[in-house]
Amino acid sequence: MRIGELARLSGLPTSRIRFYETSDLLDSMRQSNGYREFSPEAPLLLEIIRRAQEAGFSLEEIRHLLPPAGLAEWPKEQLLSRLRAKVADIEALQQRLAASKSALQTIIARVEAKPDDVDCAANAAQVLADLTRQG
Amino acid sequence: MRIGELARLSGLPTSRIRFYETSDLLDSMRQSNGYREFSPEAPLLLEIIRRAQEAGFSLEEIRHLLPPAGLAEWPKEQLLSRLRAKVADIEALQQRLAASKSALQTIIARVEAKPDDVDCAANAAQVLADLTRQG
DNA sequence: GCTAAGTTTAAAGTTAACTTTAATGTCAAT
DNA sequence: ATTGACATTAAAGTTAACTTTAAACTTAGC
Repeated sequence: MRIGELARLSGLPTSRIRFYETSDLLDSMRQSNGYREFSPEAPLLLEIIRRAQEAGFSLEEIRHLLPPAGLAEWPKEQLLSRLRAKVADIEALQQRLAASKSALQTIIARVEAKPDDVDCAANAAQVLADLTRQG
Repeated sequence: MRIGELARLSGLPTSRIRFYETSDLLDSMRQSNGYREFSPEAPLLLEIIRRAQEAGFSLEEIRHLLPPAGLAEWPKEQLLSRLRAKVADIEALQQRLAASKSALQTIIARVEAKPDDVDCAANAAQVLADLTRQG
């Protein structure tokens, strides 16, 4: 397929597809007129690049994750261990966020329950400081 | 503490700490000589920033996550609405993290399931079908 | 008093990941 | 044969997130 169709299928601008090609994330053949000819796997490759980016990988990391020879030659175990490490990072942050959220909700309940006195806000500030400290 | 100690504790260069301060991610008092004085909570704040960044969040997004400065001076209703907004921010971040994690797990499952001898195009088509179905 | 380590600022430089611009080439359809 | 959609390239521009540089100030130890 040509670059316009790949752009339509992937939802990416042609400029980005060309940029990815010059960045060695993607390759193409040339038609006799000089137009790029992409393989049917190209949309899949772009999809995987997009998802990996969403998960926090740089293009440099992605390039090393995806060998130019194609899907059959992925360094499977290395790839899996990197992906699992990233999941572990995310899980650690999820735990932190959950703790922060429940502590915040405790603070909110306390502020709501109190009369409109001067010490209220200062007290909340202290609890919030504690929350930050426990992270 | 001064900036050098904070740099040592956090493992970050002083330039980055100053950059974060001018970016309103962090604040400090000034000693009589003009040196910055950071609170004991500063290292934890920097660690939270680092972890959020690792998970793919921009400084702009992180800035809205952090405790507001001068919290104690806010009236009760403003305080409550700011706290609730922060809970909403955290929930948005949780959703985004879950999406990142799920994207990673999709890739992991596909790689794990791939037999070494399966032909490249057929497997690619299967991966694409699964990714597309999931949205 | 001198030196060295630590601090200050403003401003310029860097890298990643793109996008935009400009000038040109291809091709199907009117 | 011209128009318009699509393609090409090199090069310049953009934004985020920093780092580096340069010149000057502070302070502890010899």
